[in-house]
Amino acid sequence: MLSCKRDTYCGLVNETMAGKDVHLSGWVQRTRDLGGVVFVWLRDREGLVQLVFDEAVCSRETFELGRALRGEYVVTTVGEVRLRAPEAVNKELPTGTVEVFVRECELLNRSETPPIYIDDKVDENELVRLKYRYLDLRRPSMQRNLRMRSKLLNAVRSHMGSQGFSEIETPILTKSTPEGARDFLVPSRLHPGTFYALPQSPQIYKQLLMLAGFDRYYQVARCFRDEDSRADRQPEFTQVDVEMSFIDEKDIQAVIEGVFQRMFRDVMGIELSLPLPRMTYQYAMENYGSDKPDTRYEMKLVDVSDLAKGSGFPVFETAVAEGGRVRGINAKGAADMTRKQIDALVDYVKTYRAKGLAYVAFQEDGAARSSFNKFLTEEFTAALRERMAAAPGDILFFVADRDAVVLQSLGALRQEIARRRGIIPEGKYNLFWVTEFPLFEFSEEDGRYVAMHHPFTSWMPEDEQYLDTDMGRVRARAYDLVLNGIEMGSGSIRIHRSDMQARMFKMIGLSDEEAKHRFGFLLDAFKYGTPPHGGFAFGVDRLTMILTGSDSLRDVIAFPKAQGANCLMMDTPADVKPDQLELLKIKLDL
RNA sequence: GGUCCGGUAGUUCAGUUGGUUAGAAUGCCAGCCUGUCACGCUGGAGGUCGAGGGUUCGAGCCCCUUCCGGAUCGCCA
Repeated sequence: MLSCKRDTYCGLVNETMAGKDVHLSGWVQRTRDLGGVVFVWLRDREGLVQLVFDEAVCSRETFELGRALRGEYVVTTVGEVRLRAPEAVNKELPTGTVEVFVRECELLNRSETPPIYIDDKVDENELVRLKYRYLDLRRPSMQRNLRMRSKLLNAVRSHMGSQGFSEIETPILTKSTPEGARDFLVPSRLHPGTFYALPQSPQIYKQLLMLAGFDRYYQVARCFRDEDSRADRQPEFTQVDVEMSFIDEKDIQAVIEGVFQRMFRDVMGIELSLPLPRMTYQYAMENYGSDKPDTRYEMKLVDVSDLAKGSGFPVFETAVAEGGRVRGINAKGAADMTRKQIDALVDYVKTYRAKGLAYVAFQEDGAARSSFNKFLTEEFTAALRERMAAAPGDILFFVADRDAVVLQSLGALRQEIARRRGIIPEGKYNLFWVTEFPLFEFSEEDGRYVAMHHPFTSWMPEDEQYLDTDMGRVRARAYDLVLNGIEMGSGSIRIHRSDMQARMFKMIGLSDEEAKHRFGFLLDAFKYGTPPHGGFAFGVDRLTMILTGSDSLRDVIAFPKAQGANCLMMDTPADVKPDQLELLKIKLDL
């Protein structure tokens, strides 16, 4: 009887062990039974190694066991490491220069034929992968992703600790807040009819910790938002949440830059040069049509409203006359697009509420092909060509509309074209700050201004004059960190005076009564000597997603939710027993 | 709430204009094979074509409803 211990991992067996015995334990990946000799790939978290069952080395019983092994059987084995003959080396396998001649082997457990094959090469259906998540997690890429995630968190904790930050946990059972995302609610048994909410972020708690004098706080915090999922949005996610007192933007940004430098160094072996670049929100929007631009390629937006004005092209002229804008992008060398491909892009911008997409393609011979040929005078063509630095072989796309629509649709189109044409460089990490966000944004749905970031964000002192006259013009002391076109996190210098906070609540239409009901404790707290403070939070899942090159958060979260916020493995959410509801005094009305 | 893509063997997929008993690969089972490495060879089993309804002489295919997965717009302070 063998113990099930081991003295090395399968994936770590190497030439230096030749002639020595190793004790391995793991899962059977694949067997090749040649009759007189049986080859078995054994897998553990470090990788694969080839076992050899040969009656010249092991007993008949052990040999027969080798023949009987099947995929995902669990075995422990002792054998001698031998170098392979040069012609027998498997170059595809990291352990391909050696193999283990089994002397003893014990079957620890059988497995039914698994519904998915444990290999990165096969691309199984997401449904099957999520249902059998525990098997999916055995795949090398999932093992690698989750271990990289762990390394990232190690880097965070070690760095933040060295910088004098305390990790402090805050409640998961907390209070529902108006504004922002929908809360997940938890009914109270002891106080029927009332509810806890799961935190969307530890925002208020961390501000109270500043008030309490902790000065430098951080937390690896689980956050919850009851909103629809996306590839980069899960209902439950993890943030590294940071807050500091007696600081300004530069201080908190320096700390965050330090953590990112440390993470990139420890995990990727990449040295970030600091300080990180900065661009204003306005610059990002006007040049990239996004507040989280992907700067790994150019194709910037260009404003041609002034040229459009006297162009004679009614679509352009009307848009400008109605206070809108005409902007364009130059897809370099893409004039070879087919009509069908262009039509697909037209449909694409329409999902962003653009009414249409105009284009001018410059052929190699210099001739222009356009969706508005009729209005394309020589003069207009020349003006566009010059403004947009168009060369033969380029195609220009234009959207004319309300500026918000123009920016959003062209920003999205820019990304889509880059993806389709494959011009986004691999292995490049563009990390930078976007600053000077607006304090408010107009909500069409509510017909009023709402806080763009959150209502605890302070405004830039020089813009205070516009608070009562031009809310849209007020800039916040808020900043986002962007990596390769994805928002990594955001932060701000907070409001720390109760009069300012009360004013803020009023500005976003929160009545005194409501403000008192929801945030009375905060307004009270602010009366007792709150230090100036600010902070930041960044998403661990998204960062891991980018650094592992994954397309979805599901690939970097051990047990993620499906698009419907459900878990296919456990089948959650699920109903509960009637007496549980009774205890909570909850009656269902379905 | 909307739009789009998908659901056929354990798995990944094909399935023509609606026409006989729904195929392939892989996996699985059995046998043979002493250097394979996605081993090979021979044979075999395996299907509620997501579900329900409709049209039709006849539906995997057409229509309606619905469920499930994914992408996305809205939404996401």
